[in-house]
Amino acid sequence: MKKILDVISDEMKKGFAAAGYDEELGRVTLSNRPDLCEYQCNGAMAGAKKYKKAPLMIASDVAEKLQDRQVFSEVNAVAPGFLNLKVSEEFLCGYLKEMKEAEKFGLEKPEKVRNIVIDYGGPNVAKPLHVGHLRSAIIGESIKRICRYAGHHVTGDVHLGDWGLQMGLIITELKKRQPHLPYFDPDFSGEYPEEAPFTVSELEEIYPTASKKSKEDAAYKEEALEATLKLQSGDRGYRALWNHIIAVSVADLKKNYANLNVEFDLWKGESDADPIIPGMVEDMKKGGFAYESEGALVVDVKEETDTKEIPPCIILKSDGAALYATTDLATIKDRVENMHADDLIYLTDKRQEMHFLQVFRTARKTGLVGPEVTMRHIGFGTMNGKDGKPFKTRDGGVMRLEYLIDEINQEMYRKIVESREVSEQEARETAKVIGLSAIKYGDLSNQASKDYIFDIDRFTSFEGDTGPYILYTIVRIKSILNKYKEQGGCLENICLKEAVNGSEKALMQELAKCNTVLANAYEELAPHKICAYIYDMANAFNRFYHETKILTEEDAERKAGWIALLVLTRDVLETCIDLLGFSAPERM
RNA sequence: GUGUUCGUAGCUCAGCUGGAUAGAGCAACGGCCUUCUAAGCCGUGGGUCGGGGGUUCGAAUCCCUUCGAGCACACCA
Repeated sequence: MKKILDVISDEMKKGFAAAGYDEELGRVTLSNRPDLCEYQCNGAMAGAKKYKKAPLMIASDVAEKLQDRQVFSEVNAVAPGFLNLKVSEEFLCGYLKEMKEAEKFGLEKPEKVRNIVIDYGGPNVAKPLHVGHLRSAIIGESIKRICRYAGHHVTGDVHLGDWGLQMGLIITELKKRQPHLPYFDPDFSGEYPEEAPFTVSELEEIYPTASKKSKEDAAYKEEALEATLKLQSGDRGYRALWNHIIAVSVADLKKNYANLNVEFDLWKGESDADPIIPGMVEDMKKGGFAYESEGALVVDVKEETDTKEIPPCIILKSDGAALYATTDLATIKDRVENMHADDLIYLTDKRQEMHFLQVFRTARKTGLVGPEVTMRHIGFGTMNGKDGKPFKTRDGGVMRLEYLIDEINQEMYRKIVESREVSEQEARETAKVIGLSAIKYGDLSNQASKDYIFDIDRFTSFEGDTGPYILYTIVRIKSILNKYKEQGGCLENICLKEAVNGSEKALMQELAKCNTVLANAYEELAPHKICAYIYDMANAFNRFYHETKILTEEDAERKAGWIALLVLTRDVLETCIDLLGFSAPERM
């Protein structure tokens, strides 16, 4: 289904053509002066030079040709040459009816379905999630949903950090603590126990301890490096132990991500790329791309047009070990060859921009990916505290995600019981739902690439441009619809009617933007555009709500028309928040 | 040093493929609940869009320059 601006532009173009001007001048945009008109066209001013004619005269010519068009209720040519437009209620209502019937509110299917792999989350095994993991999860999840809604085939991969020195450290520390375990007995040939010899909480304590020791004690570090090597070269006992670490950790991670309503399709990790590395490196050497420089194996990635020095991409360290870029490249190879991905999207902190620039260029240069494959890195900004510095706990430590969520939920709970009479259980559940909207909307409503200030007080506020405000609006609508049903009304087979007042028309115009906004959010991978849209929509609805008494309306058809409008508003809002990764309660 | 991102109301942010009087929210002040959830709605005040130059009929938006801040710059991830 065409976007409403395109439909209107087409009419305008006909006007330009009929008046003898280039129809390309007829592009219509939303008005930036809502007090004067709903839409505007600035083409007359752009065409003034070409036709050597005063813009106002061109605009007048066009306006004259458009007087009897059914789409417009008003076409005015005003100085210095704007064409001010209002659409007819009939046209708007017709457009919405079509949208209501259409799939996905008229969002067009893609010409070609892309196979998209989104790499987000990126937690490390055996380390608890902290606030630094929040943005990747929230933004990645939303982008995944937006791409999927746009009609593409999308796979979300958590891409665990499960392979480096950290694993060696944990194993070393475990060996110190429980040397008798069969995993450390080279002569052991039986079945290893099914139960892991540690719990998540122990695991979470072991890593920082080991990390600290390795920094202070060179021998300890040496041991950890050896353990890493032993693990990576496939030692049976170490592998078995490593599997326990992964299993225990992943179970915990899944629980935590589930609390955030974040769901991954794949739980692959850096270790999965490991077997691919030797062959890939060999190919790069054979292809003449990789060469030795200062002891390391590198691939040059600088290009003529670079405005700065781009260092070569290091494939193997001088000691022969693989590193971050190597793993990522091998993963790309896997995704392209085995998953047939044609669009790779990465969500990490924007400080990794250089890394991805190098990796992407290397992947292209070495032929790992063909020209038809796109690779995008979405680098997001830092989540800062109120002081503008990276978010920390009160005592300066890293805030665990669980604690942050708890804090928000408690604050929400407090506010709910303060202003509403609800059962303890309902309050707790509602607090979780609203709390999640507060965190996610607070994050997503900012442009991803910018740093933002995480202000608990502001995000949990129920006022203004917040998640809770959006939810409140949806709940209001649901409440009216429920009452309508209690009165014996039916939500099916009711027909939208032409707007009878300004706030109703304004709401309809917001709704009509839906497919435009969703298409745009996909093209730009920009969840914040959806946030801005639903905020406008919520405002438009609340204005309409205050002006219109729906349930007491005597004209049954009129009333049904409004109910149909509410159903559509609710559906659009709920679809949008689902794309952002949260949901609305029934009551709040 | 080089590159890069950013600088918009007291605070937090939109707007940036050039268009009319630069928008929201918070905070401040003033109205609106016997009526569908007042977690709402309506209104008032608040700005040299960091500074300077340029392109243009027209600049927060494009170009140059300058000041200020963040970030990145080969064997960490």
